[in-house]
Amino acid sequence: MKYIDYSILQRLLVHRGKMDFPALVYRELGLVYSSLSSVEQAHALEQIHSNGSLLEEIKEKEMQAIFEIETDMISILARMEEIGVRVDAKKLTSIGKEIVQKMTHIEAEIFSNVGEVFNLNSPKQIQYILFEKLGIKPLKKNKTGYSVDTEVLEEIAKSHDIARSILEYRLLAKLNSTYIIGLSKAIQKETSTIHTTYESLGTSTGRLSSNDPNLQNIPTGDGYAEEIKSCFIPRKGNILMVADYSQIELRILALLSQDPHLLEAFENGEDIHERTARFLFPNEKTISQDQRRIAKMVNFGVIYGITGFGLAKTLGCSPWEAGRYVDAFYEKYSRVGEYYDDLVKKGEEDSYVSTLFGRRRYISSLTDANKTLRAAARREAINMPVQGTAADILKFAMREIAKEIKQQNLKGSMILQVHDELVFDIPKNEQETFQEIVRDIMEHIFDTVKDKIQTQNLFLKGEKPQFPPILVDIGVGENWAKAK
DNA sequence: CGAGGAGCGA
DNA sequence: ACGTCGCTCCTCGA
Repeated sequence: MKYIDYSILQRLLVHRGKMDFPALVYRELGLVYSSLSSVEQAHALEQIHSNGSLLEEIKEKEMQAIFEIETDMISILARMEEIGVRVDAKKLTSIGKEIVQKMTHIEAEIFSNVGEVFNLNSPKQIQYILFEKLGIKPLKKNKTGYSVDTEVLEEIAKSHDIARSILEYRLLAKLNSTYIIGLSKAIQKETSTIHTTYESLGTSTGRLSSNDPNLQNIPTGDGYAEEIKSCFIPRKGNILMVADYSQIELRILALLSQDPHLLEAFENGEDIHERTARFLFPNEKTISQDQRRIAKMVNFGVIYGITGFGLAKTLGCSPWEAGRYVDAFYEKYSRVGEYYDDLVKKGEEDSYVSTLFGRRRYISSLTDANKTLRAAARREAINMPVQGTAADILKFAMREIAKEIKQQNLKGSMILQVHDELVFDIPKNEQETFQEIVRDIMEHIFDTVKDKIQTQNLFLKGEKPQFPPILVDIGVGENWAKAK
């Protein structure tokens, strides 16, 4: 079993990004953290916890709720890591064999067409083949030369079959190296389980991260991706249950901005992308699939502080057209734009932005003289409260769920977290119980943590905040693919 | 061993 | 200049 090092307060929230836990130990206790034994490290941790000036600082910054949830996450995540997830190693291997076979085939085909053997994993060699040997026109540059990324190859594929073949090879190579080989190496032989490591304070927004191996980027979708996901299985006699928040970030944007149209759409249980599509295409009687697709991209893009240019790239339309969509969005959901302006203005004054529960991200470049840096800082500022509040509530929900599992002495376990999704490995006879508990806690989490909400981060203009309904989709199955 | 390119997820 | 947050794989050159 892997050692679980939650030297937790590894990075104390108060200074995250600027000071890590070892540095904090040094500052507060004058000790070099890494030179301490694990017992001594734990002791140092206790001292930090009982350190008056630190607690004072947390209180002054109104970060008690964040401090408490982060403290509670330590044991919750440690438990999830320790339990791990069961994986069908044989199936993974057999999928791998299929993939390798296909790769070999594509590889041979490419080499024979080009009349040369080269390394398909080397962007530099692909550059040579495409742009020098075959004389294809390069489309995009990067630091070291001409780009051969997916976007470029997709364009070239319209006229040259080799680009399509390279894309196919790349896809398979990624799946094989990262997921077949990578995950196989991580399987504990005795138990057929994989034990990731979570970092609770490893991101600038408050999200978790997962590493060694990363179980937060397992492929989704059809084909081999689905095959790979189906290798994640429950323990004997159990089933997997997946609970994921539906459009959580857009709902949080509705809450933070208090935009009446967003709130109303969610309140009425409308299809939010369709609603946006009606705003973007006011003259259309009915909304086509493509129009809905565009609206969906716009909705997500707004959360990231998108520009017309950026949207044009992902949409594959002209910047002018994309700009019109962005403008139309802010025209209709006008409180979103006002909220962003309020947020950034306060961010400029404070040099940080906050989630609804007081988690902070320090951003200094909001007032930088460099326009590009300033724009980047603005996007970070805009995204953080949305992404961070979503992270906060899932952490709160995890705490409530862990508490309930313990109280009811349930045999099932929470085993994975993927930003808006929780995965459980549970006995079949606990299925109903888990479904009820998890849905109830996740959907009503704002009620549960009401007293921790900092309404000043809503920039309310007099009125009381309206909370959008929060919905959770729950699925159950004999593997991760089927439970989704 | 680290930088750069590329690609997987929310 | 060009949409946020992550992690891992590979190549290539120090």
